[in-house]
Amino acid sequence: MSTNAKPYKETLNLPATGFEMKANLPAREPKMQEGWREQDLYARLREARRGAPRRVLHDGPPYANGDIHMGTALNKMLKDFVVRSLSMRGFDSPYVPGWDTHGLPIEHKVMKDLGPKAASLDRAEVRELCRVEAMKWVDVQRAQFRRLGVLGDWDDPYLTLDPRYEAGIVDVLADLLDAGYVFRQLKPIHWCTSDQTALAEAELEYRDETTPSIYVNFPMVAGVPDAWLAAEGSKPEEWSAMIWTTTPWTLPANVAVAVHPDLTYAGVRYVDPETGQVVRTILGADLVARVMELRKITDFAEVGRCKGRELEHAQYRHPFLDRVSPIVLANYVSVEDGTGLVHTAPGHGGEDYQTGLAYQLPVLSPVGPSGKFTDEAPEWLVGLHVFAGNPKVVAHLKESGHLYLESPLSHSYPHCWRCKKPVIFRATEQWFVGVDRNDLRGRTLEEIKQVRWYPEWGQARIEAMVSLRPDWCISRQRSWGVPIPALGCTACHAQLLTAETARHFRDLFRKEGADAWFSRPVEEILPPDAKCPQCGGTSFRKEGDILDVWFESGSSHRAVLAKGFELGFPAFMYLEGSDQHRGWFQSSILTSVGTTGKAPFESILTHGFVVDDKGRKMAKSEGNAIPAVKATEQHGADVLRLMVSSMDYADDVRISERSIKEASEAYRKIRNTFRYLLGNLEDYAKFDPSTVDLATLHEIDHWALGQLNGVIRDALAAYERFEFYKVHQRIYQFFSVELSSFYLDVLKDRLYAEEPLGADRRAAQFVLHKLHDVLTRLLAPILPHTAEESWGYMPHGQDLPASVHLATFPEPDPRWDDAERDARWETLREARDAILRALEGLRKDKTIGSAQEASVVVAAPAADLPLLQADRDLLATICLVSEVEIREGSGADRFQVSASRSAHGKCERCWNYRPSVGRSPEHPTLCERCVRVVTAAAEKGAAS
RNA sequence: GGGCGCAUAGCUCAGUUGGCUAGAGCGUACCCCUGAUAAGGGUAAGGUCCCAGGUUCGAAUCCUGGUGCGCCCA
Repeated sequence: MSTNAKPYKETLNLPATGFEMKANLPAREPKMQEGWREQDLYARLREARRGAPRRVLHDGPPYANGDIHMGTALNKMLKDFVVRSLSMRGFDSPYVPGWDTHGLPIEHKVMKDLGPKAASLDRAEVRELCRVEAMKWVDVQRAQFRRLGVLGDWDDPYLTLDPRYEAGIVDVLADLLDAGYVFRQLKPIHWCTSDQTALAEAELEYRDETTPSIYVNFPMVAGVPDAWLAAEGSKPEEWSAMIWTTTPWTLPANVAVAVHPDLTYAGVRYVDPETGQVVRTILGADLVARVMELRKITDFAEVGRCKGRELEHAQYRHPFLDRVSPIVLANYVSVEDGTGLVHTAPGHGGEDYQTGLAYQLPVLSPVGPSGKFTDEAPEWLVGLHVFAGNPKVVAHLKESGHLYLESPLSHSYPHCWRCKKPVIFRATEQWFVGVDRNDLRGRTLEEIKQVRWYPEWGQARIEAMVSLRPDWCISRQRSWGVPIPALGCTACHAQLLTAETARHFRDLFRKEGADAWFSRPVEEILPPDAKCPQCGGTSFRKEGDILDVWFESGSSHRAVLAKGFELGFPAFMYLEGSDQHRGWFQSSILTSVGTTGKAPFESILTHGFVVDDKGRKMAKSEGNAIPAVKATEQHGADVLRLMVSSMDYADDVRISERSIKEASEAYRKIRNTFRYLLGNLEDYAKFDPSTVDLATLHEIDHWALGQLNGVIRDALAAYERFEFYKVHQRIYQFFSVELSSFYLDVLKDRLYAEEPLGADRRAAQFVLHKLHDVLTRLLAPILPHTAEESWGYMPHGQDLPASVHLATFPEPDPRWDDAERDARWETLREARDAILRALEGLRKDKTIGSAQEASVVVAAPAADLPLLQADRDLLATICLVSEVEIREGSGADRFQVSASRSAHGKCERCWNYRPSVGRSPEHPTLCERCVRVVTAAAEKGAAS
């Protein structure tokens, strides 16, 4: 060890920066976010982009209940990537976040918390509690979204409970009424006859219940296959169709029997063991034996078979009503149990209702709110509760000879979550938007084609859904929402709901909120000159239905885009999970086409779902969910954002502790590279980059800037296509491969050992500065906190915005493009790879440690010799070896490398092995270059 | 059960109109450096391209049928 080792080290320009290696994001990010709020970054960005072409990403409102989860976080991060990258591309891209604040889950939560007290509150009081509950979660989620670094107008978001928004919803409804889309029709819903209230699926509890299970022969009228008739010499009237049901009370509402088109059915003749009569009936072929066995009938025979579709439109007579009904086809029919023929009552079942729509069957529901048969039912049932009606119906069928068998059956049956009693399906009048009125469906499909879909298959998906969707039921029998402002005539029970009356209430809601509907007496809020369209009466009551929440959020193009927030209609983009093809995308485009004729969005971007590392869905109940809030607090938003940016969101996104850990490692690499850049730029700030003479740049500097051009081009192209994972991949690999392991490594000698103000070092710094500037900008949408931090250290002085988020993306500088140079560097790097491989051999046998200790001889084919010989010293530089010798030679590989320990001495200052070491009497342990640098520094020191 | 997707190294992704021993980065193992240091560098090992048929001189790529997973319906 030389005694003056220390002094020489002090003559080096080692990196120094306040940009810490340890990110400590959990502490640093909130502080930075506070700073952005203080300086109102969002407003300043709006100001900076004023007048620029506008591109609005319209936020789909998340539901305001509970903490955000990884899926919502993913969605918001992607939105933020889009909005920020649009801004940096120079667009004016405001982002107004919103919340979906009405709806069942909130109401359900409130009712549950209330418990028995719920019954004593009126709807206005319940609504107030719901409002408090919703706003609580709006505040919670707002803080959580902000914590993720999402930039937007968080102080003035849109809320579906806002009177302005509520007015927008009713405005849309009014326009749809105007155009004749809205009508009223019966539809079955879950109904609790004890609480006399409608129930949603979420309010049902399934438990076993024992009900009568009955097999009934419905007498045929027509449509029995001819072959069967011929074989038996029988008439259609001598045949039956056997159905099976566990709800005998619904038989009065029977209007069809459903069979599966592809199942095989059999015509069966058997002798009834009790009556001795011959019976001919239709059964699912696979079920014949099982059904006969139920009554131990052995005397039966198959007459013939047919497919279910051959029975379509056959006719039967109702077993106790004077009614002839058809056999219809339905795909849900199975041979799991029963007879393969399904009793169909559209007024009492969901599937039945769908089938009813397809065949235009009447919806019968002769049951009142208390569960008692109305006078539309047969007189022997009128006034009875439906469950009491069960045995009556069974007895009646038995008497009339239609009953094949009755036996009790225990099966899963829905019960009311509140009173725990079994519920029924009961049809009530509901409001609908007719999808085929005025060809809304066809026009929507046309508009879908005008939209740009990312990924493209989104179009096919929504087209399939829109093509097949039924009319839209917009009624909900709840309290927490925007009322359908329909008035019921107290004289004749007709409904008054027109575009004019709706607009009256729109204006009322805008002033007082939808609460007015619930809290004010009907006389006070009646439209002027309200008159019953049917009887001319002027006495009304407020009807109770509220609008489907999908109608609410689907009206945001009116409440937020067109009015209220003046973002502009249509929006540039909607961005949501792929489930929204059925949800928000569809409710939005339907209401928009219905009211304006146009889609509310120019493009749709969908992302997949968050799944675990095995590709399984994330669910709290599965125990594989990564809590988004906790993960952010633990690892930092930028790490999560980096993780999200690395994956192709078009498919499902796999998130696990491991993927977060991998993102953390990638983050460290990026951060440390920035730290290196900044560490070597510390003294650069004092100089104006424009004073650097570009002629002083080394060839490798040209090469690096050329590579950077490639990164800029690729990253910008990927941003334009919203392919953030390509941005990530490209930039990250550049950091890792071109910079960290090559260019920055090679640059160390120049940066550390050359004269601090000399042209060589300045040239290197010029490039570092450029790299830093470009990469900070390119990463800003993905890593807003880290980019901002890095930006703050940027050596600059002139006309750069204080925040990177006000800046725009860099552009490639064609001065550094040179394909011929790049080709030459391909060769040099290939030679370098060969050399590095050879050095590994020397390390194995401990001949050398660092590359600097080695000398290499490269044998190359004649064609490569001119290049290699000309760049011999450059090759040594980029391999960090003592020296390189070039020879002609050939072998299996392009370059044959032999390496040995350098014969030269080690420079104590720069640690290179150089022939010049020892030549200077003043500095016998230094190489020529270091002698020059040290001497110059000493002279400068003496002079100053 | 139906509609729409996805499936290439442990992970994240490339693989252009079918044509090289299927690539990259990360991670891993081993090694080096100790002047980016709770950093940095190097080398290497990793793949029945989900499976099975088919078309073709030739298939990760095209066709058919499966399997698994996701979303939406039923």
